[in-house]
Amino acid sequence: MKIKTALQFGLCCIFLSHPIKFRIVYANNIKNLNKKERLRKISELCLSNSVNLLDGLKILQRLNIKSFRINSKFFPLYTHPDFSYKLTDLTDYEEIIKTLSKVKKYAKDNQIRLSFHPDQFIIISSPHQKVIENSIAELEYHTLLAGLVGAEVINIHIGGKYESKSETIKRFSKNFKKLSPQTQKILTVENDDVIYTPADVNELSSIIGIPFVYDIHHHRCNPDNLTEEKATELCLQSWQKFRPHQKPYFHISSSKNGARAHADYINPDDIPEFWHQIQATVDVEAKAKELAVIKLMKNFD
DNA sequence: GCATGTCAAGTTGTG
DNA sequence: CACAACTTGACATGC
Repeated sequence: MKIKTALQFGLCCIFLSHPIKFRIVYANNIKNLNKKERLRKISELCLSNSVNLLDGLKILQRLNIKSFRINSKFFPLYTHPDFSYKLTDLTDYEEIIKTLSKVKKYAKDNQIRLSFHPDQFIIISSPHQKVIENSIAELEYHTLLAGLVGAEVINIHIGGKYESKSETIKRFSKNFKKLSPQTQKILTVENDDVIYTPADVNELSSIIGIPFVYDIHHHRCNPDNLTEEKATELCLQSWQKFRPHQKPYFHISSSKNGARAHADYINPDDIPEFWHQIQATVDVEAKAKELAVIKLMKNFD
């Protein structure tokens, strides 16, 4: 007996059983190359990643997986302090742009949503100036890439606790204003598994006017006085208020041995029943990647 | 082929 | 104090 669902499910970052690979390079491995060789190497990787993204979307379309989270290292070392570059520096610049415009068109035509979830180093609420600067640069890089592929969302966490949650939320709000208007328009914020609960994130979300992405596994690790129904409702309201033209995002994962770590697959019982009437995208965070999404979707119509 | 060490970056909790 | 965890291990090297 299959449950009828309005949800759509998404894959995060990588494929496990299909020949789609996103490649990276380390600073150490290009530091002995001259500038021209270095840019050729990086260009090759950026083009390879672009082609793989396009091919990956075609596989997702076949599998009826309607959302994909793009790896933050898509343009490797783009904001590295020693080896940063501009896209126009790259040997294959035109081919990269052309391929990414195909990605954008393919995703739009087939209604596949694209998003980002920048690395743990991206913390605009940090008390350290350098961390804030790096984070802003990294977010602006994501915004550039988001524009090229037509991604809808760049989703981050609030940050560490530092002196107090309320001081950190204030600093986040202050530094948010330093982001470009384009970045402000695409940024979302998610509850985490150790510090900031849905109630905290909803507070920040209301202050600065960006949507709240609800991760129900994090809520279970790091509960507050909100029920899952109430947290869901606040998430939906935030999207309705601040991005009414977009569907909300949820995250799902199942815990491994009852711990914080992610399991290979999703236990379908971890998806609350009341989610199934909601038009939203659920990004699946599971080690078995697209196999986990496929298996999960078999439970639903 | 396989085992191993390393990778730009922050912050927290656990053992 | 070292290490794992976080949206994702990937890569080069040495045998």
